[in-house]
Amino acid sequence: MERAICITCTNQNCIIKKNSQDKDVEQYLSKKHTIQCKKGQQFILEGAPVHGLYFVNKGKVKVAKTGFQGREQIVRFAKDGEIIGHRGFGAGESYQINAVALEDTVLCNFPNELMKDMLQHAPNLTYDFMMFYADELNRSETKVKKFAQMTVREKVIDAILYIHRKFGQLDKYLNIQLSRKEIADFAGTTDEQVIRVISALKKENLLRASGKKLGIVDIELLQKEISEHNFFLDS
Amino acid sequence: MERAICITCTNQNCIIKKNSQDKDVEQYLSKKHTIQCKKGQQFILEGAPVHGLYFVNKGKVKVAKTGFQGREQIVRFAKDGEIIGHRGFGAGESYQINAVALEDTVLCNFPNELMKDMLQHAPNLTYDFMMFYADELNRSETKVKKFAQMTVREKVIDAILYIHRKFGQLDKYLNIQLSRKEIADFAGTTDEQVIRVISALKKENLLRASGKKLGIVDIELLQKEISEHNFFLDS
DNA sequence: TTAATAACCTGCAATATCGCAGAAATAAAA
DNA sequence: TTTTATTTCTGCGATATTGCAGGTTATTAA
Repeated sequence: MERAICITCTNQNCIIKKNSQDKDVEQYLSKKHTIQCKKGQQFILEGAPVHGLYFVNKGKVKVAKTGFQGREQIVRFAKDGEIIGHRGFGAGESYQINAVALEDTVLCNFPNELMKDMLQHAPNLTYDFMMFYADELNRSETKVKKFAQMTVREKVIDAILYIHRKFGQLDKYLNIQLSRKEIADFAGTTDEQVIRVISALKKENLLRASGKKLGIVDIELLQKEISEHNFFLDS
Repeated sequence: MERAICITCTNQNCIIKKNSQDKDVEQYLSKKHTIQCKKGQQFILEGAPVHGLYFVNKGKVKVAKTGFQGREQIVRFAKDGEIIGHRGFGAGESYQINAVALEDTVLCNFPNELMKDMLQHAPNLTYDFMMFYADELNRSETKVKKFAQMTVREKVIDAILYIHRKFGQLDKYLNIQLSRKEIADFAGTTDEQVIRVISALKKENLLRASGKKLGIVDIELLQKEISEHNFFLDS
């Protein structure tokens, strides 16, 4: 089992990596844990006591909240360099989210106490975290607005565009395989509705689909359709 | 026009007040501005360049995002001691929210540069801000889930319970006057729907209403009705 | 390759939500 | 107090969304 090392890591968007030259941060980096995660494995349980913050070293993850009657709301997806586990520090709290690997994934885990020590001694790191949370808050509040005001079709288009921005396209198809159910859990509707919208978009030549694979054909037209909801920010 | 002074301020929940003994913070406090705001006045314009962070010294405020066809999504309400203006620092950004005083309100404004200076020199303050944003993010993500999964009736009840938690009740009525439209803009539905739900709740003896005034009669029953959606956190 | 499983698709009926329009009640202004 | 304006309320039809059920296709395991 290989260890992920921050100094040689290539995730330039990672907050830890960005601060890894900082002497106040450097000394702690050897104390983090590396975790290998198989596809489908849940590594954060909702309601369990926090055991720190996770970073995706390599892989893809969905972060969700479980609602009424087991219904899932996917809150975000995460890829290389991104943070998972809001409030994964501080004292005596429990996770408000669950997290599942969407493919074989390598995680960096910074336990509670380690996070606390780092944040106390590295103000620049704390500042970066603060900015990260402020940004995410902005996105989340925009998403609240979208959920209140968008139609199902618009929400599905918005979700697909988000997935495209996050994971990109490889060989004409989105660089991640999600079920219609997962898209529905992210878009805030049902799998049947997602299926209907995707079918329609295929007929309109805006999407292509072959089995589970999904690709965007005409991104401008898709963007245009939801542009009224999207003045400044994506979520 | 009176100036609000942090040292003598009684808002114990205010992040600035909490850190006002800190020598790294103290020196900056005299540089903040005090702003008087009439009821109904909009003091943050969506899309305008940021001119810092606001704190409610005394009063009540609604924070919203404007969506498609001018439809409003109220994101939060704020009272004495609370922060308004996410990302009201950093460089070259614009506000993603608008803010309106719900009654005559006194605001403390910490301009951009002042915020930047304070945060750079007071790590404890930055830490408190980080925690605030992390908490708010949690709340906002819970709200996304609720919007995706709750019925209109549940969303209205949830909104009224939030308003009750935030502003309390005075003499059997909520200590704030909101129109049905404003409740709708917060709950994520229309004013007609809010009116219908409130009418029903009156008949069921869960609420009382006299004109615009609204009061909770049976909080336990209301809480029970949405309890499945509310495992750990309010939003 | 074949069998078994899971995911996807579609029609349809039930339900929920919305928005108009007009009446009633309340609040604000003269 | 009277008038005016705003807000609240209600019925109703239009529309959007949902969830079931049954069939099809694709993926996975044997």
